[in-house]
Amino acid sequence: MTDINSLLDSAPSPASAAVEDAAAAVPLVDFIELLFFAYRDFVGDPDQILAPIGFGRAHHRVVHFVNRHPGMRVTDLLDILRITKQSLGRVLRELVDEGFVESRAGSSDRRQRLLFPTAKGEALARQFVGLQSRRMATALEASGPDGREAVQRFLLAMIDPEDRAAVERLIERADRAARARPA
Amino acid sequence: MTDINSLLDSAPSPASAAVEDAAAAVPLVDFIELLFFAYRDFVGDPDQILAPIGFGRAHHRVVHFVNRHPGMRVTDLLDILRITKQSLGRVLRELVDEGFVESRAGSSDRRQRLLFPTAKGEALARQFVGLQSRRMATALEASGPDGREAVQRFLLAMIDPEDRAAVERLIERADRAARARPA
DNA sequence: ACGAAAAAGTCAACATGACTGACATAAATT
DNA sequence: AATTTATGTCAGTCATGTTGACTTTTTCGT
Repeated sequence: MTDINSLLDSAPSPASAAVEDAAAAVPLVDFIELLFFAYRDFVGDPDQILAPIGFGRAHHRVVHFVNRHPGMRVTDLLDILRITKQSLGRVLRELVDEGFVESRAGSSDRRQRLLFPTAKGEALARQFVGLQSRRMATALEASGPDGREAVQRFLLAMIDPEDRAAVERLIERADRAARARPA
Repeated sequence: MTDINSLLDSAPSPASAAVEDAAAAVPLVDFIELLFFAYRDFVGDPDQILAPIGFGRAHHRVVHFVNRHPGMRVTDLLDILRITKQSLGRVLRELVDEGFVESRAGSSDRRQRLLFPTAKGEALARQFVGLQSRRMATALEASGPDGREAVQRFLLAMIDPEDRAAVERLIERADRAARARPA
């Protein structure tokens, strides 16, 4: 699978003070680059699905979060995606026009437009999650026995401290709602 | 109001979502979203540095990889970034014009333009790596005792299998060259 | 009841970073 | 000598983001 070994074949031993620890820790910059490449392939998954239907990654994000939080407000979506409403507006209009997302006025507050996935939207979201889950499941297995927990702590700690709690709440709420909603 | 009873039975959905592990405490979709939020903040770091000097994220990527692989060819950079030469061309020209990157003709093959960071470019790259390393170091600590190894295996396994070896080679080569090149 | 504020939508202009296609030049390879 | 490779460039387009200004509808506070 990996072939660091073949690299060492042609590797002249680091000459001078190739210094201190030959069993050196993996430099942080390696992790930076691994994350770069990992994320590139991770977000590349949905492209295969998106291209044929003329959508882009912005559509993916919207469909995903609307599906995860049925009935969410436009403002909530803006907070999650951190884009302007003008940017969101375009993408959302296309998704509504093509029948992937539905927007209904809120019952308690009628200024609100609550966003719901249609059956078509749900199916699309399932495709996205299916693809990315496959990759994620494989990678978590590869991470080792306690890898799941370690990776979870890692990812959470990569998030800005001031946003961490909000993200945890968001995810927890979506999971709880999904469990309460029979498939 | 919440239905506590349904909390434990995570009903395995129909055959399509077979990827999900019903016994897992944390659904895979949670990891998908954690990675989304983690990466968003991770790439947000360089923005603070980039905005004042009128550069974007494309400049960040180019400066980073040219700094990591001094003397790399334009083609190598295109392979890493997976963009077209027209896209790269604009960004590279700006970086050369403003003195962050230097391009010299190859000595053995004079068609090649080998890319080197200038002192200015090195300094900028160090800023990027510094910021992102800080976040990464904190997150790796938070991942636990054996977290580093687990995260490394995880990130590598997230990369498309057919690219994994190439990425490992790339990173290993950069590290080796850096060790042989004392600051 | 009235005015401020909030939620959403829209128009217009613009920036960034990607893309395709066509073409040019120099140098290496066959 | 012909072809291929490495690079660069012109021209046009697309996707996705941005600011700023303004409107409509509805709720909320005084």
